[in-house]
Amino acid sequence: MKTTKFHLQTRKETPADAEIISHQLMIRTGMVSQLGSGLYNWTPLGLKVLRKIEKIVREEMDKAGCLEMIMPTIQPSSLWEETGRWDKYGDLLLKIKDRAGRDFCFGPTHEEVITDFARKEIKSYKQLPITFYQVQTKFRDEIRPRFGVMRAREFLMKDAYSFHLSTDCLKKTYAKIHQAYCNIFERIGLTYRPVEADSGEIGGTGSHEFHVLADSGEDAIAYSTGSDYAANVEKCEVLAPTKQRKEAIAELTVIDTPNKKSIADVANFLSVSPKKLVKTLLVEGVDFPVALVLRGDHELNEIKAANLKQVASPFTMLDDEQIKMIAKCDAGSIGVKDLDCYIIIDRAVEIMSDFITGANQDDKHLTGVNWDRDAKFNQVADLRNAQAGDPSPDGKGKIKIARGIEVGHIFQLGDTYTDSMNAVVLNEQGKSQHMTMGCYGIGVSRVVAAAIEQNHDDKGIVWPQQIAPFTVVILPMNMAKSERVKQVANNLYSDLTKLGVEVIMDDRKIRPGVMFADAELLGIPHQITIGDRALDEGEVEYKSRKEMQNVRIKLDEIVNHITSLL
RNA sequence: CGGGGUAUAGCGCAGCCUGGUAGCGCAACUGCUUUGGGAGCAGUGGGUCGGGAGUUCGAAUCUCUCUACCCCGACCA
Repeated sequence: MKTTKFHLQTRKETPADAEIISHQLMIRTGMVSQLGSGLYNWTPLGLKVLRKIEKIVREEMDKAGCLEMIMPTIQPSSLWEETGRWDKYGDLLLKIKDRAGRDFCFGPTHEEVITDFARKEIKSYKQLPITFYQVQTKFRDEIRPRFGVMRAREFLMKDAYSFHLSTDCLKKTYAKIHQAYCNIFERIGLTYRPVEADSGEIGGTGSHEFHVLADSGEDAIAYSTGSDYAANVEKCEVLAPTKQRKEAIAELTVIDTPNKKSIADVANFLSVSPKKLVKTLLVEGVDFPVALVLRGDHELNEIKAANLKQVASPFTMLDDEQIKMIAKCDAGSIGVKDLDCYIIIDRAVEIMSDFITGANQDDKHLTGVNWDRDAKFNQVADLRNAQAGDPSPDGKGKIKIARGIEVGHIFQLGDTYTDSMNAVVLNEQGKSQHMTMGCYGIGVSRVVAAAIEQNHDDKGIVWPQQIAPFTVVILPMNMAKSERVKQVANNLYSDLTKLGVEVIMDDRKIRPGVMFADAELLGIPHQITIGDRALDEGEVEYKSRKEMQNVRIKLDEIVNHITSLL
């Protein structure tokens, strides 16, 4: 491709409403342009990247034995009424009517459609297991679309649905697709983690999210340095400390802490580490308020707390008035001594001794507090978020925390849909049996943004080679004046093109600075500069986008040099 | 949906308070010069100032209203 024949519209300035780097760079390179809230055009440049990801996804899905099909984007309401999701899916569903006034929605996902297809097509256990997939545009009327294509309303998704007779069989396919997903992100060239996820409302036994690691990620991921273990921080169990509680030495003492309410305030005031402090949080319980007790430097995990049977769901903190009734003081001075409610302490708190806590009296704290001697608790539980340095729950290595962007999610659905839609097959005994299902999604358009979040520098995008819009960029210096440069550039262009290398040559009549800037903004992995200066010595210049180091290469070796890098 | 903001040329913005029917930078186009890191000079094109209504002799500017977009929260590939 030559730039003059391509639609290349880069811009120097970043649009004001592009928040995150991937959105900014996608707009500046001209990969996408916005049509409306959460609606984007994919330009020829952007589409090249999207297609490359799709191709890898298709190849790996096919390899895993999945079968591609296309389903309508517009779906009749009747299917959604069968599963109850016409109402339950809520405002995310874009509902529309046809000319006859019949209700439809623009598909946000295709469980209903595929289950309907399966119940009509699959009649015998002999046809199972089977997995269908689609790579299609979906529409979710998100409450707040943002970050460009990262959370768009209309987006490209690969969705796969598997059907089985047994849970064992489902688990096998699930594992196979788990592997396929690893292959996909591996091939795309991203640093990623499969992460244990909450299967939540959809139910079923197993669920993994696939996260691309990037500082701007919206989710915190806890992963082990010593094994493959990874989980959403919210889900990551924190093991009980192996240390024993030390003997109580200090005397219980009441101290004045005027206006010191937060852990940080009190720790500073007393010149001690927050680790010596204990914080007490009062929350609504099922029938009586519950106190949750954590070490000063730890963070409450609301999901873990809400899962405890004494704690009310949804998780709710008591308000100031309620706190006053129970603790007889403001939130800043609650303590465990003589606190009249059910007390659940974190595993880390159990082994603390001589600690500091609120005195249940405004502007006062207690030091030298010890369990049994000074205060009692009812229960020990895992209450806090995992932190870097915690031991991994599987006993191997330590936890590190990274931020991730969720680009894939796989579920063992079970029979939720086949049940409500009555999708049955005859089993080996000739009896009707509901099929069991799995579903497996990848946000293809989101992967593009995630790849940029993970691979950029101050000059622009640094594409992983497998998904770069072009593999090589040729930059002829002053081609309009130098016939020699022009000829060498054109020859190199056609040599590489013949070898199947995707080349873009900047044949615009522009100054070199603009060329370099654009090539770097676009993030083409391999850059070849052709100028009279090097040609005088029979050479051209090569620069890798990642390394940004210029290397002189003999003209007759450049093609081999490039192909050796691919 | 709740809270906050913005809307003026393709992009980024000024003008609005204190009405007199638009301007800057970048981009685009033409010419000359320049030519290894986002060039210089000269010139050109492009806006019913988000829509509608009102006040006024006169509205980008004041008032009302609608719409769109963005940010913060819950949700998700």
